[in-house]
Amino acid sequence: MGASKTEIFTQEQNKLAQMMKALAHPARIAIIQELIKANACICNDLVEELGLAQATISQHLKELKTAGLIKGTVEGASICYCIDEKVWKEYKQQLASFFVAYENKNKCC
Amino acid sequence: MGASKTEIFTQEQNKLAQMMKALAHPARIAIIQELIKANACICNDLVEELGLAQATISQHLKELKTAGLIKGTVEGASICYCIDEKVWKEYKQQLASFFVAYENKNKCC
DNA sequence: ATCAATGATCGTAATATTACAATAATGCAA
DNA sequence: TTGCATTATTGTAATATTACGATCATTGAT
Repeated sequence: MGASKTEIFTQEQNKLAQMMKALAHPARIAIIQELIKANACICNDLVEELGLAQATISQHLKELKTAGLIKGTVEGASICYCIDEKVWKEYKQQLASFFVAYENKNKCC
Repeated sequence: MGASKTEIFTQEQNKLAQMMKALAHPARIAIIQELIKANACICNDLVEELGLAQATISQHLKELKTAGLIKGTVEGASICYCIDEKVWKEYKQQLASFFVAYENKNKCC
């Protein structure tokens, strides 16, 4: 199929999965890390930093934007991307609490 | 294409992406949550809990096993799955430190 | 207005993922 | 052994993802 049966899962499960998916590609990880490193927002520099075609970078940026993780503002002829602090914190918190759920459990296997 | 150009990314980036990928599906999130909830390991109960075919669950379990997140031990005729505590903690720590990287940054957009 | 630069979008090919039926493999019980 | 329950595997169809060339839209500069 290729299409997940989202109907049978809770909203929380679907959301968590989608958050993970947004970051489930090395290029998107690299973009985020680059945005963090440069602090100042980058745009086409990403195309040069990572070794991917402009169209490909643009596609990944779109996914990150859709996920809400980054936002872009027009800066002259180019576009300045940066991390959306609010959403970032949400992600951070949600994932942390997902991982915390298995704290201090008795093992069985 | 459909294939990521892993060669051009760092090991860390590829690893992080793969970790995310392992959890980038609601069924796998649901399985993990079920394993946590039941504490005692589950096996075919997952097929009944989630509304997916046995083959599909088995496939997802395999991916989680490949990711190292869970392990299964034979328990009579059935198989008992549970979270691998060590790997779980690794995941937790790695993701936490990824998200911490953007702490206290000046915003620019 | 023309041009160059930047970035988005479209179209498309290659590959991956998801889901399931069918079938095989394994272990237990009668 | 035969039969049943459980799980893995195989095969396959539908869909998604990744990557890129080509093209369009926008902006700034000349």
